[in-house]
Amino acid sequence: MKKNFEEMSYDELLTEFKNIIKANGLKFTSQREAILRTLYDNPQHFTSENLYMLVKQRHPDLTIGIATVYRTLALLEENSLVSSISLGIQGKKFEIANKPHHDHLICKECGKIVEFGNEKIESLQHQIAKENGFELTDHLMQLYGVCSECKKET
Amino acid sequence: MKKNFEEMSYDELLTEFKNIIKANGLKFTSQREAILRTLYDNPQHFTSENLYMLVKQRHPDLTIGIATVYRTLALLEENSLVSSISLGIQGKKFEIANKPHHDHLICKECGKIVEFGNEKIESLQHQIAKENGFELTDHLMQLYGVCSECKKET
DNA sequence: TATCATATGACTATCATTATCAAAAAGGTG
DNA sequence: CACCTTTTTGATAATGATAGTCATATGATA
Ligand SMILES: [Mn+2]
Ligand SMILES: [Mn+2]
Ligand SMILES: [Zn+2]
Ligand SMILES: [Zn+2]
Repeated sequence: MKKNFEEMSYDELLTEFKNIIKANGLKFTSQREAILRTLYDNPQHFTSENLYMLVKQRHPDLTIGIATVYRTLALLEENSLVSSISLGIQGKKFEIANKPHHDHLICKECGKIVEFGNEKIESLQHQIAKENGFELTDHLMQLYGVCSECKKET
Repeated sequence: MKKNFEEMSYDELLTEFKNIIKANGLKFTSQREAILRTLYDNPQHFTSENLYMLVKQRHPDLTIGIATVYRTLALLEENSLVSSISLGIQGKKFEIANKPHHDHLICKECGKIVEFGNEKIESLQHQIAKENGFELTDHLMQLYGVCSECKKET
């Protein structure tokens, strides 16, 4: 059921988004487009607030409220066009989902986020779920540490 | 620096707690003891609120406020006597930390939590961190799926 | 037991996220 | 294009988990 949007261009993603919108009886708006565009052009990890500010900066003529950012991110995530990582109390960060699945290595000092993928771990996770009678749908894996930059400073 | 309290009895944990309290110029109180006791007797995963209710139920003669539960859990966690898992928006769950390190497999339907440990994954995680110049201090791994009970019901 | 620093419970404040709602915009239809 | 209906929007209020405040209570020490 889960769509895969790996390596898609902006136009392809936009078409997908429009299809999703149509399929759900929703409407295509300039706010929704601006959010997708901003995420595409900045393939980083954003809090809702950060993204809100960047969208306004990139689209000065567009009126947009923070509520719309929350709503649109939820819509995009439900349809696998964006993915999110939960950083405990520090909230949630979102990124465009046109890259292969990966997990995150996070520096506790400076917040730097490094992406990595590891097939061995993925397959072990499936095995663990199976052994416990679970059907694995999803997982969350974040490694925390101190990056080389920050190690120097100590 | 991180203490290891695996397999400790309640008395041993209590002694550790008292030492920590003394070392920090704090005071040993009946509320703090009741919280540790309740966590020890119920080695499950509690939200702050759930734990608060259970402590009151188990110690009807003790006056205790939710704020004290938050404060004590923070103190216990800082000193590695309890550990927590962050469940996104659904908040944080705490458990006594006198068991070996493990991660969690969580049913999305009923919330059931299964604990597991996997040395292969742990060592792969260290390898990944090393490859990226990070010093690994910690990690978060949660597998989400549907348990066998819940699969039946569909 | 007297002293005094810390802890407590009730309460308020905070802060991210959601809900509400009247006004605006989308997008069919002819 | 004008009309019509539905969805969307932004401003704002509400929510809910957690943290902070403060006067009083309590623990540790002598
Ligand atoms: Mn990422
Ligand atoms: Mn556990
Ligand atoms: Zn760093
Ligand atoms: Zn289940």
